Amino acid sequence: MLKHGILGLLKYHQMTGYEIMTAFRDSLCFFWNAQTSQIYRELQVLETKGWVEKTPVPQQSKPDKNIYSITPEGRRELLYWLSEGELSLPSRNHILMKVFFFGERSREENIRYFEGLKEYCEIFLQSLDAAQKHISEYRAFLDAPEQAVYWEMTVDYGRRNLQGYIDWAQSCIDRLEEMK
Amino acid sequence: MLKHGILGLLKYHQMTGYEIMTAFRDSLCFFWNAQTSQIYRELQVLETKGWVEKTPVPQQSKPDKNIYSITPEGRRELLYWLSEGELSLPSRNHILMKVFFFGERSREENIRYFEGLKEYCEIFLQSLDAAQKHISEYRAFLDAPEQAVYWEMTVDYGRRNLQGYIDWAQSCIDRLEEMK
DNA sequence: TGGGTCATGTAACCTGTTACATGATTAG
DNA sequence: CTAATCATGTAACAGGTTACATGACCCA
Repeated sequence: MLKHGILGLLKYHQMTGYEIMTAFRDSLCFFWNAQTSQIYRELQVLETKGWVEKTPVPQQSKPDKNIYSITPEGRRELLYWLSEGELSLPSRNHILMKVFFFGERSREENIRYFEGLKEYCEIFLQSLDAAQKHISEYRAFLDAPEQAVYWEMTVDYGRRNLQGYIDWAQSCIDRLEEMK
Repeated sequence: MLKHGILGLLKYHQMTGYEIMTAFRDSLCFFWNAQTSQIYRELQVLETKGWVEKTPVPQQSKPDKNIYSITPEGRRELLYWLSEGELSLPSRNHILMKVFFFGERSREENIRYFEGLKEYCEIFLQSLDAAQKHISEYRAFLDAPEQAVYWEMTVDYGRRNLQGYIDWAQSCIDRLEEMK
């Protein structure tokens, strides 16, 4: 999956591993986050598969760069991945796992947990504005700027999802308050 | 994480690995799914940590069972896990990863994708009724039946989340239709 | 007689996380 | 002077997936 994310980014533009990491951190972080350690490992795999090509670029007074670009086989693979495959919703939710077993604790503790969750989501919501901003900036570099609608759709989902958590947490609090 | 899910289930009642699997499949599947292969592996780990105990039960005309029950240390660990730790929202969404790169494809293909997503979520929503039913059945076996509110909260989140996907997918379709 | 359920697991693999390691430049 | 940024990675581990393997019972 990360493999295809990297291919997708390289389709826009050739990049170093570091630049790929910053793209994830700045624009994709709310639905995927990737450490450099994993990115460099995947780049090696992608290279052996022939989906990307590495060009070493010596720099004066800085460590050398390796610039990666997508190959025709990589483009084919990207399109294949986009059209293929099962729909799969995220199926591992740590928060729900805890809440499922909240019967072990006091109502008060659980209410505090939901309050904390609301705050956390509200802060996260604000950080989405930053992702939105990055996306608007990158838009200018696209050949076909209408492509950016899809980026905006992902941010829109992020917002709805966070608002969904906030509303749900509030409804849980209300329910627990009523039980008192 | 799965470790603590298993501990939580064993806190309700002693079980075999197989029964743990069925509990995940029937009641927790919408936010966590676990294969038997992983469950048996984790049970071994939990045993070496002293959090669960295995009691072999010979059966006539059937393979033997191993019934697992939670130890006092396991209970302590369960409570620790419930109170400790960071909030972490699921941060890996395969659907958004694809949508982010939908600029590579035609609007028509993408509209079809979102239509498929809506259908998929609608079917999934119905399957949540089954989870709800299982929860209602299990409720009777609880010492403290009010614990089941927390189970219901997770199902409630599941429903809201799926409805969120449906609404979002529809809004994406609308946006793409407008662009024509 | 064939498929589903109960019941147990192993092995290989893939993916992601954490910690570590290096080293230069640049901005405050 | 110090922290951040650019730039590269390795190693060990943790967690999850897929495939395989066995075997009896029960229902249609």
